[in-house]
Amino acid sequence: MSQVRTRFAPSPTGFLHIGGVRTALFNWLYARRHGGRFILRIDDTDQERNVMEALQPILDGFRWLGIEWDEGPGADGDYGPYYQSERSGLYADAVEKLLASGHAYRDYATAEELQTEREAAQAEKRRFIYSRKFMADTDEKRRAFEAEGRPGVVRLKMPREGACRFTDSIRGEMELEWAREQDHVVQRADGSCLYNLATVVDDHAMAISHVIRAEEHLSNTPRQLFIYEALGWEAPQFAHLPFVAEPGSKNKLSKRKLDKYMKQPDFAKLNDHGRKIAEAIGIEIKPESFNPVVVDFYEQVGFLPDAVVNYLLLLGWALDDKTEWFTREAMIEHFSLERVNKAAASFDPQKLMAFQEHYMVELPVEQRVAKVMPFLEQAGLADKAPAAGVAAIVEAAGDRIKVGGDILDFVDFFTDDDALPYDEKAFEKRLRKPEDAAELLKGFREVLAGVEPFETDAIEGALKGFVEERGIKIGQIVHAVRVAATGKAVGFGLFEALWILGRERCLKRFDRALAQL
RNA sequence: GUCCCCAUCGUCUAGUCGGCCUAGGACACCACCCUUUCAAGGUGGCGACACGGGUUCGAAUCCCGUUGGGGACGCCA
Repeated sequence: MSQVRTRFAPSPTGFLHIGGVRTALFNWLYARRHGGRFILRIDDTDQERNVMEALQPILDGFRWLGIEWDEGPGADGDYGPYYQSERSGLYADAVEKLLASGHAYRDYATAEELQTEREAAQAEKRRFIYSRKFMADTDEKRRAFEAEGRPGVVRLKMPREGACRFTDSIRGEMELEWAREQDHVVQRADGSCLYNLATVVDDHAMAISHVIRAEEHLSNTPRQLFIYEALGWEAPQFAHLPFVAEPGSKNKLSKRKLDKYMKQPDFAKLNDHGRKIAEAIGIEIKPESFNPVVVDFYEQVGFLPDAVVNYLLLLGWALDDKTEWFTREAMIEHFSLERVNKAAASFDPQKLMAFQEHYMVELPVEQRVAKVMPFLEQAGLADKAPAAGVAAIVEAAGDRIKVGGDILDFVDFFTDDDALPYDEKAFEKRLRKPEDAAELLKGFREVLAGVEPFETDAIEGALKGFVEERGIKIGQIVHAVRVAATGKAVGFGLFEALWILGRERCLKRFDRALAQL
């Protein structure tokens, strides 16, 4: 077989859907696996206004994920242009050929007439197949219809008996009856062409060898195969991927059903996690473009592309019974269409987060710091890091920082000592309520003032000594100290926290808390 | 409604031509341990072959049916 060429053909809608990414990923992987090329073609036949504006987020999404295209926008190849809006001449030529060979005909039925037929079919409970009543198969008829001022479209003259057979790489042998096929319109009265014609023309012209696409296109295949044959072209190998389903259900995942997903606990949790981060750094939150169905969401809150891609790879595909961590190289080496599952797989936000956590924890500190810095910058805190540095915080926080934006859970280390906000409940419970809290905190303040060196171990030793000397339990002081130092009831290791803040700032914060008791 | 597709734990899946499956792994969940909080970690646990018929010495695996779920039925892509 000649070179493998796969493609993904998004229409410029303004955002990249998580299910679309998976389809693109599988196409990309298949091309890479077989030393072929991956093409990005823009399906903008539907006269859009701001194509570039609506396309940018999609291109950015792919770039972020590292799914690079060999030909397409910004990557010229021998098969351009890669925008369908610039290829209309090709479609018109194909229509002429179809007409000339009798595989298509001009039709002059109006929308109302079609509707009447459709309703009649429905009333008789039979499948609606156009009667070809306004088919102009001779020049006379054509002139007559046009004299009436009817608009003319071009329809495919589909076979009405027999079956269309083809082999699907995922589903095996397929056999669909021609009789259920409509005489699909391929060209509108204004000369513009429709999807089914355009894809076939482009896939052929771009020498696409494997069409790997979502299951919803399965029913488009016969009509496309008809066009290939009519034009005397060799058809590509087809592979229909099951779609990605909603969390906890088998319905197709759709960006239009966000309201419903928000009621799904796992989805809502991920969404809230992202929203919290977005609010903290002032990203504009538009639910339709900032939510877990849209890839941009993951980039915005600081996910790792490798984690997202690895998760998506396993959504409908598996190598064996245990391998789950794949480097790009490993996925390219092992990917195969044969191992794609036939049933729809539902999107699981919790598992995606588990993958993210794994990848994040594996990263060396410097890289985690790099991942976190943009968020500190956007929050205006980058230059307010304590002396110990951001790396110390990142290290101490460990797996509490799951996505880049989680650094914002630790802003207390960046805020001015006299502006530290207190968690009211914690302040009440740990400092105001216990009778001895103030006295103990005062006592420990003095101990802390003299700790040498001011490091984690020494601080721990000092506190343990203090506890022993006073004959109290460690729990009686630790919480008060934490709230006084960080304003919060929870956080990472207390001794690390004190060390990171440094002696001066700890004392200042203690004094401020004491003053408010 | 018509046509098509699909069917293993809550979820993602392994189960390649039927025996090694009293069905394996991961996520989630539960319990205990660890522990200055929250996480993490450790140990253990819960948990599935949709159902009914065949075929066979033997079926999660093959065949038929039922049920359930989903998709497509556009002058959208």
